[in-house]
Amino acid sequence: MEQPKLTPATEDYLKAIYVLGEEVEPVIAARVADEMGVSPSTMFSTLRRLEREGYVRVERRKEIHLTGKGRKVAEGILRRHYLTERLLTDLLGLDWVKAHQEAHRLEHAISSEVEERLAKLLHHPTTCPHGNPIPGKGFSSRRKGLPLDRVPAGREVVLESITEGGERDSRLLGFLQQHHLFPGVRVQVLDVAPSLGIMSLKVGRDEFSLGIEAAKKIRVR
Amino acid sequence: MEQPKLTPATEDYLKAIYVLGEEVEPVIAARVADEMGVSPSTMFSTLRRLEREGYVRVERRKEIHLTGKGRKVAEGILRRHYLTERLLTDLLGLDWVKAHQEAHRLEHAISSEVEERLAKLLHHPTTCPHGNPIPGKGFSSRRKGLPLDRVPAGREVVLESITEGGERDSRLLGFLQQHHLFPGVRVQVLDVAPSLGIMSLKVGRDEFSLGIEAAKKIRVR
DNA sequence: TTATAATATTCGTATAGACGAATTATGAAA
DNA sequence: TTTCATAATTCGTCTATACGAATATTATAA
Repeated sequence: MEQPKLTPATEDYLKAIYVLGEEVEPVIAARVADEMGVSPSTMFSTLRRLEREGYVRVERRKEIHLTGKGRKVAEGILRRHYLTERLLTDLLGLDWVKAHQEAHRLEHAISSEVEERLAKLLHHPTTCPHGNPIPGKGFSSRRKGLPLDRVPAGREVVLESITEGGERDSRLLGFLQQHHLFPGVRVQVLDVAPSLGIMSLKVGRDEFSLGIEAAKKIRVR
Repeated sequence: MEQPKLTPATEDYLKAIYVLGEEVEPVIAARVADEMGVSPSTMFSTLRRLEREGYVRVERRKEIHLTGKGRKVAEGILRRHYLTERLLTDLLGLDWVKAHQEAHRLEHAISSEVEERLAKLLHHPTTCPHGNPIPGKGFSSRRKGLPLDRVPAGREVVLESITEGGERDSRLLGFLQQHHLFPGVRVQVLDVAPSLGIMSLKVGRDEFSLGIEAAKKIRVR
């Protein structure tokens, strides 16, 4: 029943393809290579392997699509990743940034039994510490909040989540931590200056600027 | 300061050499190969690599010795292994057998920070669920109990630990679990028949036989 | 001491995963 | 349509980790 044995690298590629697919369409090899930080040639041969083993299909125009098998793997890994993050923050007291990094290694070593027990121990959380919904049997609706960069000046919103893409940027994560920009926190958009690529925010009495590009990775309600 | 990056396989070899060294002297390549379940040729090239990278020395008579660097790695892994086992049994409720197997994968993904926080969360345990002392700064005295096979008939003893060698044998672990042979449990040695390679034990009102070879992997007080 | 069993060593091979350099497509803009 | 930037592809190379088969080297026992 179980797949033979997936290597951590393979799992990471599938996860990257999955996550990219949620954010930008279409997913092409060059994008995945950027995400994974590998050379085009590595990407190419890996992609061929993934296709040979039935995890992805490469369609006309080089669009990469996960097969059912591939999607299952990716969702499993993402679920383990998020559950592990919760373990690390809620029980072990790690901060946001480290939780993400550590979870990235641990997620590959967690069996489905441990995954289940972890979910139980943590009272079946529905989101990761960064606010992203944890995939599971309930198959979360995945309706996403509004990207912060689309909020007009003067509006006040509540931070919902940092997208997976944002999670991978530990400098951004560190910055957000510093300014107490956590899920659930109220944020005032003071000013938006697309020409400068910057927007001004206020959290509590802390005012600061954030790049528009970074703001795209933050979802609000 | 940190070693460049050890692969899981490398860590496993060093751990195996360390554990074997605690049990039988001298440690030779063929023993380690058995332990790791690899072919002689694989063992040979791996050993050369470990030597080249300064983790082991191969002395006259082909005896394998860990260097300080190698020992440090091995003890670190063993510590993480045991702490992970405790997490799995105490917090996640896994049984003995599974805890060992799962920990075997997880131990390679745990950073020193998580290791520390784990120890704290678990109230700095001194032994693993199988009774083996957890290596740490306190550098446990490592005075081992008596192997069960050396206990004369008629004596009653208290189970102290299942050695690392025993832990790796999941059939033995399963058998012990079935007969409630856990650390701290009182065991009566009814009979010892070395010629048959068997000894008879009694735990509570449960009487059963155990192979002498298996008994060697159990320590008592 | 010699035969045998256990070990170690060498050699050829394989796969996953990575690189860089060079080349060939291909799609979008001029 | 031609050009140019972006992608994709091929090729040669590398390391870690594995195998098996064959050969050499030791050790141990008769």
